[in-house]
Amino acid sequence: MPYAAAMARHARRSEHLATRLREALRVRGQRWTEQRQLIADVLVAADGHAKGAELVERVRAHDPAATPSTVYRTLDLLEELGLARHHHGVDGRETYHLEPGVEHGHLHCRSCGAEIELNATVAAPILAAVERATGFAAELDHLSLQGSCRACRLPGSR
Amino acid sequence: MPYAAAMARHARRSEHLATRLREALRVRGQRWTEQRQLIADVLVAADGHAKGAELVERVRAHDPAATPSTVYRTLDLLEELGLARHHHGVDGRETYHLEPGVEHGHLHCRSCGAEIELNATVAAPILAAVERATGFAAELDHLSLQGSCRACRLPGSR
DNA sequence: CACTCTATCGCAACCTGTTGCAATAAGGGG
DNA sequence: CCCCTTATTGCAACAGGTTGCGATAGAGTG
Repeated sequence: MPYAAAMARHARRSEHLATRLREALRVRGQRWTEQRQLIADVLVAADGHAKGAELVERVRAHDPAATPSTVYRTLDLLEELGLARHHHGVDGRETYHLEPGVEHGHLHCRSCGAEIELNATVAAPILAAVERATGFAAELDHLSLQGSCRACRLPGSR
Repeated sequence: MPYAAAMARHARRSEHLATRLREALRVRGQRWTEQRQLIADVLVAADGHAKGAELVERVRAHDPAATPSTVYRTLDLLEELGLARHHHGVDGRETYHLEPGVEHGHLHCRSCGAEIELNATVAAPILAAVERATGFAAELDHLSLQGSCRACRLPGSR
């Protein structure tokens, strides 16, 4: 029963994040609020990626009083606390994801528009090449490339 | 006299671009207008990079009648014609540069904020690693990384 | 529980870009 | 040189985010 399992894991993640969040806030003398919890939960529920605007919309679905400024400020906060990350998509818009998730890069194909995720194993030789070539220790999460994917360059296509 | 030399090269580039622009537009049945020329010239004058908003401002300094929509539409057009390119900076805002310039990637250091350019030679092994790892033919112009530069990771710092 | 300090919230205005639409004007044809 | 087609422009409204500010409300203290 993969669904029930997924639900259970989801509940655990949410609980875990709630604890982490309260703790991190208390340590920094910042305040725990229902809204912050809600926003964090929405991010958990998004499980993976979500555009900034989508998160705003979903948060407002649960709490219509929430404003975009609050949502974005909270997302920034979650990022400062190391619980979330964001990067900019090809169109320059923000995409957020939970930090404890698997770090990954993105490849965007200009011909077919596909977004391909790049996990740490696959990316390792790339980051190593960056280091060798430049001395720069790059972060996988911010590795974002455009080009043509293998499928679009194969003779068989078209 | 490096200054005079630079001016001369600049004038040549501008002239060259004017010709290319008129020609490309005519071929596609599109129209040459003073505004388009002005916008292209401003981009030449920016020589290298310029944020979208900066370009709008500079264009309006020469022609107050120009509106942001026209400027951005023209920049898109220049890009379609292969005369310019844009990518999104760390903050998600647009940066444009002339296409005939040297293709290059960007490295952004999170600690010192430095923007480092990456030329084709240095980047070659990186792109090769991407290809080997993923089969993806990446474009150097869209290679944009964040991380820590060598200086920020050296023991001697601080 | 009441009080205080100040972090957080909602609001309104602003910034960077984008889009639909009606008015304008480029530029090829007669 | 004038006409006609339609590409281009300006305008106004919108979308995604950000920011300053006064009002609200956590949460530690007495």
